[in-house]
Amino acid sequence: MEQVHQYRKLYEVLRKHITTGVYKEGSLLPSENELCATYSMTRPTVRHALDSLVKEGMILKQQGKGSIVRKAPQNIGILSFSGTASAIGVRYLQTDILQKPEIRTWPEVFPFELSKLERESGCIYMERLRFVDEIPVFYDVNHLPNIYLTRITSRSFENKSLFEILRKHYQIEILGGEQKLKAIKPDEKIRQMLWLQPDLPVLHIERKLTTNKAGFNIYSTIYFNSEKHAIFGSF
Amino acid sequence: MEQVHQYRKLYEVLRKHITTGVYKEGSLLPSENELCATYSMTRPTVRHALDSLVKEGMILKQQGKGSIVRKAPQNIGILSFSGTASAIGVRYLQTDILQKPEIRTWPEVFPFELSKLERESGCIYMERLRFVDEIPVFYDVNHLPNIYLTRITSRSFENKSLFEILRKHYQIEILGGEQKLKAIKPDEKIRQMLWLQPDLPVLHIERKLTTNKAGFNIYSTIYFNSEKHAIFGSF
DNA sequence: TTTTTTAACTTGTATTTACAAGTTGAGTTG
DNA sequence: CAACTCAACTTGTAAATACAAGTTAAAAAA
Repeated sequence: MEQVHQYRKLYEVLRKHITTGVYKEGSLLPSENELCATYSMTRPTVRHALDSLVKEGMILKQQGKGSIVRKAPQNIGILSFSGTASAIGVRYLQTDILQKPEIRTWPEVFPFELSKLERESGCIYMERLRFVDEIPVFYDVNHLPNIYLTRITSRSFENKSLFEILRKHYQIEILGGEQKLKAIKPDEKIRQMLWLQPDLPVLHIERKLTTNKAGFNIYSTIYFNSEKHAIFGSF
Repeated sequence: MEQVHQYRKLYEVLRKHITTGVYKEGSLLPSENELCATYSMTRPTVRHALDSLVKEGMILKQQGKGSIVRKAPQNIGILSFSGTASAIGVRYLQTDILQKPEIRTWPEVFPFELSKLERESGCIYMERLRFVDEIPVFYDVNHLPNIYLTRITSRSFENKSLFEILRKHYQIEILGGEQKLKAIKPDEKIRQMLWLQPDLPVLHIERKLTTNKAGFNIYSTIYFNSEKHAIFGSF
């Protein structure tokens, strides 16, 4: 029995209202007491929900004033895009699936330590190439453990966020994670993939995302062309 | 009057005990109820303190089991505001002050937008070079607004964390921030500074840290030699 | 009119109490 | 002896309440 918690419900509602523009960027959310009254909750519960939004960077809180709606990053609290010239709307972001999700065995050498459950169940592998303004900037290789994800290999991923699909269809939520960043000289394959000039370095990211499903982590290796764009993160 | 909050006190104590090895990595912290009894607090307060430690990645919590002390990340943590020095063993990190704090005017072009107050008060400039295992890894250029910081230009910074000094002497705490990351080819100056082989790229970070003092932000530009180490962040 | 004070908000911290849910190991049962 | 049950832990969620502290704007005073 999956009980839906109250603070979780409020969190979802507010999140949706922020992303759909009911509460506009820069404006104030209803006060905690108002939210209490509206949703019939007590303040600790409301605050718990707001804390989650703060953690994700959806809102900023200021004592004595209120909760300010922030520009919502596409991926919660992780790393989102920002152009050097101007902010990039999600509209200009396009995704190509180079390798549809398929079941494989885990690689021999892997940058993160795997649990027994993960190693035993095998992994789902997929590759994506992402474009900003028709130019490839983002090449990522993803490994997910082959649990919970029934029929994922037959799903269409075109222009859909992986996280969105995991959340909607499998109730998997990203709780947090860790990542290692480096500047490296790309090999020939990466260079061609990202249309890189010779000698241009790339940003290399290895990350592990933990989820609400115990033992289910998402592992990604990312190559990022940082010539015209930068990786942007807020915390 | 600066009141020290209870949850903050417990947080500091536990943090120190973890970093100094009183609680060893992989072991369990005392249970929440034990902490309540030991420090004469109620559970919400204890949980507030533990939440801060979870946020920093110092501990992991598991329902039904307890709070597990996490292994301190091997790599240099910078994405989390817990501090650049705290993540890696402090023993191996050494700091050279290349440019002692001095009062300047703000640069003409600046990667972040400045408030009127910041621009009017001028800035304090300093440069540091940081070593891991006797090898330069980190070159950073810092701009702080010239407010609140009386006599900072005459302070000794050798081997002391900038954040530590700001916290201890000026009651300034880092609340959060944002940063832009790129992989770049270093210029000659940076290359010599970080003992870089020709053609080796560096990680370039521009970041703005916000503090508890309104209108007081810390701006840093960082060049990082990612040949042997990686920037590490957890969230 | 301008300045100051105050009152009415806001979020932040803290206590107390209660029950739900996951984990573990000792004890019971087969 | 092995498998199961259950009690005694643990953390997670939630309520109701109180006061502290920061912000804002209206009211009062100069």
